[in-house]
Amino acid sequence: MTGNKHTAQITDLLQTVFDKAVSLNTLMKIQELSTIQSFQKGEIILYEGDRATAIFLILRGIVRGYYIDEQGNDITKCFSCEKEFFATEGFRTGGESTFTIECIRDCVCLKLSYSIIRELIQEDAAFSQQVGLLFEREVGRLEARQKLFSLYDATDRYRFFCREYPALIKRVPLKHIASFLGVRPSTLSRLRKKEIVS
Amino acid sequence: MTGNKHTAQITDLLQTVFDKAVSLNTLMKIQELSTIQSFQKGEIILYEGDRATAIFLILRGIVRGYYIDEQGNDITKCFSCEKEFFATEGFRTGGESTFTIECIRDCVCLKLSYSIIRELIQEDAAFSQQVGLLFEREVGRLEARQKLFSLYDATDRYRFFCREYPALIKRVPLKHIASFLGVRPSTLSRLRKKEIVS
DNA sequence: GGCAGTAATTGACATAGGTCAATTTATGAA
DNA sequence: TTCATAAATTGACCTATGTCAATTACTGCC
Repeated sequence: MTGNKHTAQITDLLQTVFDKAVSLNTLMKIQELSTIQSFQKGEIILYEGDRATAIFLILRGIVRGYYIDEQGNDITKCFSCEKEFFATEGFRTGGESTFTIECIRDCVCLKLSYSIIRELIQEDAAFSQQVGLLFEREVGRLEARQKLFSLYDATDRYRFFCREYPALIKRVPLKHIASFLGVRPSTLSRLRKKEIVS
Repeated sequence: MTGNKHTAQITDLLQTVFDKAVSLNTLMKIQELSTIQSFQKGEIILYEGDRATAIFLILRGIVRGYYIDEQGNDITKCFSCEKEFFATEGFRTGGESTFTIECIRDCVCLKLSYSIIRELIQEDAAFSQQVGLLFEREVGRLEARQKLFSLYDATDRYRFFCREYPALIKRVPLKHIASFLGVRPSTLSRLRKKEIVS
């Protein structure tokens, strides 16, 4: 599945995604050592309980992370789409993933193995800094999400979702958006109707 | 405020708090280079918008992190008590804190400046690993909290709080626990009554 | 193109938790 | 100890969201 015709676009993407401080040499190495992997809609990239060995950069498609709660409900905890990274816990700890990653659309991803990342961290201080920032950003995202749930009702959370993820609204089944927002599908359906009218 | 009589207890505490892989030499350096700082109940350790320069290990007392929402409500976002670290964002980024840290009880803390930590990270790989773990644990805590809000109602969240923070229930004003749990003080008061009866 | 299995919509109803205001209880300074 | 202020409790009422079930609309496969 490793195709060469997209090489130029990938170079562009890497330059967009990483800070300019990261050396061109590092970016080239990433491109050289990473692999392109395609998945079909519905395919599982990583199961809850498995240990991850790589992080992914999405070139095309959408993935979601989800877990099954005590009542057996499927709860979506995150979405990622084009030009975003996705990963699970365990880069440092080596621990098991607490959630499953599934493709909601056909996907093409750049797969960056942990070993390559660890190697590049050693070589390039700016890259190491970037990886640290990815962690800090994750913390920021989680805090923002927490705030959303602490302070706002379902309507506001849905509005936020529409603002934050406009690309997903029409490409993701309603039930996944609902569990992500912490409401029932029926409630989200009603919210949608209200919002469209007003 | 740096007293020597507690030296032995602090050594003990540091050994409890850090993994055994961290060298004794590092622990001694921490003890030597850190300072002990006392705060009175109600004192602010760090204001939202300021840049932190240190992390703290609580020897005695309780602190809370909070921010003011758009409606002017004081929202508690975290508690820390004895033998726990507290810190804000910005160790890597140097960014401003998004919340204020206040003492809810008289506090005695061990203050570890960023510069010392950065130095020790260079010298002791096990210590560096520990700092990475502190970050990962923070992510874990945030995810758990998010789950709590996505899946459980106010009653369950309060039960969880009682299990998770038994030391705080009677030492922290109800209104702070309420905002931490995302409910109104009146609601928490009623929950409490219900729980005591059953 | 029809059929089976999901997903989404909608209605009727129940209820957790919010709002607002009054009252009681704690807390801390003089 | 008293007084002033803030915190907690409680009641009456309201509303957002959940529950459950029926109906309709998609989606993909033969």
